[in-house]
Amino acid sequence: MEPNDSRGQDTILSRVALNDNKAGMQGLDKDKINKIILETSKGSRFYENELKRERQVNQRIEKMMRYKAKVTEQQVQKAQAEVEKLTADLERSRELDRVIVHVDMDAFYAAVEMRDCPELKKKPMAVGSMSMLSTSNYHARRYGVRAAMPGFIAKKLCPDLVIVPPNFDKYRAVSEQVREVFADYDPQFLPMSLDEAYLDITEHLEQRQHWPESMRTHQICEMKTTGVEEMSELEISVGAETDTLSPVLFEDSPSSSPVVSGADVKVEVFGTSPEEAVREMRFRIEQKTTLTASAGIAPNMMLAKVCSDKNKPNGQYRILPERKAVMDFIQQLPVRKVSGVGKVTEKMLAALGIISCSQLGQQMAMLSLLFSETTWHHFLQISLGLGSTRIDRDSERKSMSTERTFAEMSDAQEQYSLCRELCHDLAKDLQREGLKGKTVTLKLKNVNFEVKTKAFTLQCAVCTEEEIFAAAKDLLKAEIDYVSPLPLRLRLMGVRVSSFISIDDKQPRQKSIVGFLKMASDYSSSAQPSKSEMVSVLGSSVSSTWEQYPEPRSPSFTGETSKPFSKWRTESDCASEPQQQTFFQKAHAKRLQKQYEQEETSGPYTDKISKCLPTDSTNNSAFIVRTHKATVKTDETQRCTWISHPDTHELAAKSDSNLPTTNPVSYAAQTKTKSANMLQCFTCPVCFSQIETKDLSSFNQHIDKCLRSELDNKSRSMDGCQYLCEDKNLLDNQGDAEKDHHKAIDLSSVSRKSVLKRNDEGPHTSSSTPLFEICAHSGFNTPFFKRFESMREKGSLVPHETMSDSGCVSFHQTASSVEVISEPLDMKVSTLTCPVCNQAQDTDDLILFNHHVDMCLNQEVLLEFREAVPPMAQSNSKVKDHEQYSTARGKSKRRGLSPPPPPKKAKAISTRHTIDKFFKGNSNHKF
DNA sequence: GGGGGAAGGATTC
DNA sequence: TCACGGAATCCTTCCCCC
Repeated sequence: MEPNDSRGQDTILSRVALNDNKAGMQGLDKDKINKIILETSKGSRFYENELKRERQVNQRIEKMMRYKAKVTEQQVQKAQAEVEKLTADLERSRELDRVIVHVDMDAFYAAVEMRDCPELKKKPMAVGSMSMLSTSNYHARRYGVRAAMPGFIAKKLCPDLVIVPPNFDKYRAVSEQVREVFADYDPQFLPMSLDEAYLDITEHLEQRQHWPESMRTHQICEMKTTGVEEMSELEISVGAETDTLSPVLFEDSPSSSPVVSGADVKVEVFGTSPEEAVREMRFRIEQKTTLTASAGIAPNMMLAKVCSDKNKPNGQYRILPERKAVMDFIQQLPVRKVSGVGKVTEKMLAALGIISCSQLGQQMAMLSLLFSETTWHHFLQISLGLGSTRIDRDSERKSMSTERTFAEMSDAQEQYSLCRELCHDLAKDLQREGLKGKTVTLKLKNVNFEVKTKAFTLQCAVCTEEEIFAAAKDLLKAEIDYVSPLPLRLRLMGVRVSSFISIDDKQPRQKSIVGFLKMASDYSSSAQPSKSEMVSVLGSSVSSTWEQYPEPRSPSFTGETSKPFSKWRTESDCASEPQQQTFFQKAHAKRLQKQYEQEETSGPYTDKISKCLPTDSTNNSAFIVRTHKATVKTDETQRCTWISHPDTHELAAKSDSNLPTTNPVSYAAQTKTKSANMLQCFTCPVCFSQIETKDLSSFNQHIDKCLRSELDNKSRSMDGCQYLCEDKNLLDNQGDAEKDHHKAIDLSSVSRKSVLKRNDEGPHTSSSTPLFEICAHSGFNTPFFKRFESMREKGSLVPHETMSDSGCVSFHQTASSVEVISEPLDMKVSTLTCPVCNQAQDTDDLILFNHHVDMCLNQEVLLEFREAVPPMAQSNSKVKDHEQYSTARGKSKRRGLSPPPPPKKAKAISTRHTIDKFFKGNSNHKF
């Protein structure tokens, strides 16, 4: 259907044309208004998108009509029987004894603004912006200006329109006043927004019957008496009322309270009926705020809501609690008036000849064949005038989100920046409400107004900026990659967190590392803990200094290699197959849990993620050094991690130029403090000799030297850089209780300086401060690690009692209390030997070298994989498990509407080399 | 086949 | 001149997994 033909225009009218389903908008010249709206909108991207959506609705209708044409009489009869049965059931359960009230403030935001700025009262005005109006006063409505209309179109309709920017603080304050009144009638009232609420006044009315008149008498604040004005039918039925104080918000509105004049004071006495109670409530609201409210009184929420609109503004309407009264009211009610029936549903029903609720009831059998069960059940309830008679006050929030609309944004870096900002804002909101959710959803709207949402469910609930951003940025990256090389042209971005965990899940039971390993053992031997158990187990108390974190990668790296331990895949594997969690997934879960615990005891995370430190170009993991601002109570547990090298930011910036990085909070100050010019004793983390110096650079030179030597050794001996390897011999030589500390070491661990600073201040305990934490996914047959082992066995190092929450093992020096000061190594290696192919690489460029290593490993793994898996099985679920990233991005359920997923990346990981395998493989070991 | 995740859409204020 | 929001919920459909 072409947009320019007359039919197309009629069609689009249902979407962009004036919706006069609002108080104060009857009797307008709709044709004229619609002509202006169409002329203003036509040709815009918004309009084009609306056309597209309209076509989709038309297709739905056509499909529905085709189906309807095929429905047989027999089907209808059968459906009719079902409808009648359900109708009888519903009738039996009909409740009429509750008195439900829906109160809605009249043009709330506009009314507040007019109250505070009386000159606006005589002008057409609206609250909002040129982009969007929140509401309008009744003058403006006469021009067709209404809520949810863009300001620029409103200006076309009414050039004199005054647009006032919203002031939500003010509205909240007024709303609070109104709610104080509500509470007197129903302490458990249900606010729906700042300006409306549901109340169940049944109990209030019972009590009210026994109230003396004095309790129902209210003094009238002298404000303005305008005399008797027009009255609605309702008010005539209620009794003569005099507008005594309406701030002339609605000059043609019905009047309100009757006045009983005393000698000096005017008072008003209200009766005991529901109408009187509600009138009193509205009276008190008006007295308190000088704003008017409208109300509906009915036996259920659905009807009360419709009723509150019946005599708007400044009026009320009651449906008596009798079946006949309800059915009489419903019969002529247009379906569109019912909350929940929007323009699409209205149009679909209209196509079936259904405009009123009585028609809805007449065609229920057919509707039951054309719509889903949920939908037609809802229709049936509407047609019977049924609704909820109990106000659900206990419903919990299910999601929290933040989104922003902006001028076109095509630059990826800007988009990542914005994404982080949104995550920051959302994290603050979540933490304010103490919420943590497992599903992160990214919402994008492109410049053509097409909306796309991408969601990912993590195994653990998250609430910090970093955690949310970690997921959101990957979702964003997937979209950017998908449209690449074209830019992703956005006009809106939003981030949502949902699937909140329950209170129970937030309170994990503590378990020791023994428990953890026992569980890992049990786990692998089929006894699966529940999710909450899993979270609990992973919540052991540890000190965290280093954390594995996915490095935001620059585009130049994206296609290089698959990244074996990206958080993305880690989490998705967790989510989909908890029983196959890798060690790192568990460790990550534990980290998140630990974070939460710290927040619980010490307030929110101070968000001091000092830096993502890319260690080298092949390593997909960056290290985040967290500093906790007084998050732990005792000295024993108070630990800080410092970055000792001032160049780390530059390094990070170079490696991570495409993405916004975390603000290096107070980094410089910390560095300076730690670099105080005093003689200190350092332990070389590589050769473990004691170096006494006050010059860190000389110490660093020493470490560099050691590391070069170490790396050279390692490159010859290790069987895979950051890829896992197992050393059964080593394991066999260890005591059972210590085996849990045998983690591998990775290239990144080696390629960093670790400065051990003696802490001579005050007493120390060996268990208080970690000397070293070796990141979990590393090889442990390296000389480097073995030296650790040796030191540990000698008693110089005491393994921390638990596995670190970052998936690291902490070591503590017994001789003195130390702090770990770590940084990535700015290594200068002249010649590097590939640990995979054992070929010397003619380069000292780590990026090139690491790229080569990745390529070698990919080839090896692919080779192994091909050998291990028959060709036909290579596309099975085992493969899919590693493709969560692609899955999340391309797993559109609406294949016809969504683009196909991007090509899947080659993997460079073999499940052979996982710690998880290690645990499983050693499940017979007695830990 | 049911449960649940993902994605899109409808609806409300 | 250009220019159509933000937050939340519920529903439907598709699809995967058990």
